[in-house]
Amino acid sequence: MDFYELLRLEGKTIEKAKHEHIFVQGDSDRSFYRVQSGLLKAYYTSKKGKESVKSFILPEDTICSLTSAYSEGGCSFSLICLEATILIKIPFAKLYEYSQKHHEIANKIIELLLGLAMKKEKREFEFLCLSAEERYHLLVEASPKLLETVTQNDIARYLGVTPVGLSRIKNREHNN
Amino acid sequence: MDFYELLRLEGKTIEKAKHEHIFVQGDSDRSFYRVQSGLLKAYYTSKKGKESVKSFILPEDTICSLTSAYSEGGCSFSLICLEATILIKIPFAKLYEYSQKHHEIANKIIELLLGLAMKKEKREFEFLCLSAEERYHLLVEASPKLLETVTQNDIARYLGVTPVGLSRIKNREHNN
DNA sequence: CATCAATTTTAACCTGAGTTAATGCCTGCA
DNA sequence: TGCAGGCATTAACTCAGGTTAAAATTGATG
Repeated sequence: MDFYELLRLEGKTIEKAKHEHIFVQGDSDRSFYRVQSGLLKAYYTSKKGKESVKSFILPEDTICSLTSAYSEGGCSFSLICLEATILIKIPFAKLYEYSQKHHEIANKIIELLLGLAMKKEKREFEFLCLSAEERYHLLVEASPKLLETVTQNDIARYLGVTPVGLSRIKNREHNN
Repeated sequence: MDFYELLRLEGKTIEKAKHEHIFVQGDSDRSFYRVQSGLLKAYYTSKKGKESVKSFILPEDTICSLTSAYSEGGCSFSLICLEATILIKIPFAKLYEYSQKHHEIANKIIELLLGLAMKKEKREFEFLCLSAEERYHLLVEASPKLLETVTQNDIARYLGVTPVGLSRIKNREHNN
């Protein structure tokens, strides 16, 4: 029993249009998603309405709210489509259940979680050790495609600065 | 075969004095550690010598450099004892190997990785959405013990500000 | 107990980024 | 084709936090 078989067997294909939400901060959503095609944005909304972008999710990526799926609380962030998107949806509990019986599934989950943990550690490093400007340069190096697809606003809120701030950073570039 | 049996069977107990390193940024260390007693600090050192604290590691916590143990690169951070510390050390590959054969081990690893991923997501949220002052307040709420044990310097570098900056934050508190 | 080193606080000055607001630019849609 | 709404840039002002340096406090050790 391989992971993709499991998705085929127990998963449900979902199609969403641009601007549609998969879930909203505070919702309960115990599903695990795999992106087949499209582009999504995971983002936090503060009490004062300030938006911060947690991540962009690309084809072949997987995503779920761990606080909702695993800790059984509400989702700590919202998930929205920036493009028309096709996903496979499967209950997180189903994954967990299969991981008990099938080594191959357990191993795939370990691999996914290792990837997630490393990605988050990298982001922790960037916020802890780098300036907004350095974070921007790394993003330009690592994901030039994303910069073309996504608005400046969303890039800024992903880097932890305001759109005005990012505009200044780019401008500083230009003059050197 | 339970996780702690495995540690007993294949692990090696290590005692370290205050100020001793377990590993240094750039080292290769493919081990996985569990803290039995003591206190450690994981930290990054920048090219210009600036230190940033990634995390504090307490008894019952586990720690390893994923980039070294899993991706087989050099450690991206250093690990040092802030107190005399006793750890159990086991090759990461051994854990991986046992996880292939023993469901209970695989499940424990999944549980540990879920915990790690959630901890890192929480920290990502704090850097992305909160000010240094708000991060400090959360830390005071969540870990008052730590504030008594660890120097202001290290707390500051954990919060992503300079010691001078943290002193001001505390002072601001005091006058309100 | 005295002293030296490390930690913490305070002060003065500087800088990067937030805020607000005005302007110009696209793009989608009626 | 023309308009409305979102996006990006620019400018003026403010402020949190960085930097440097000096003073005050604490701690560790001979």
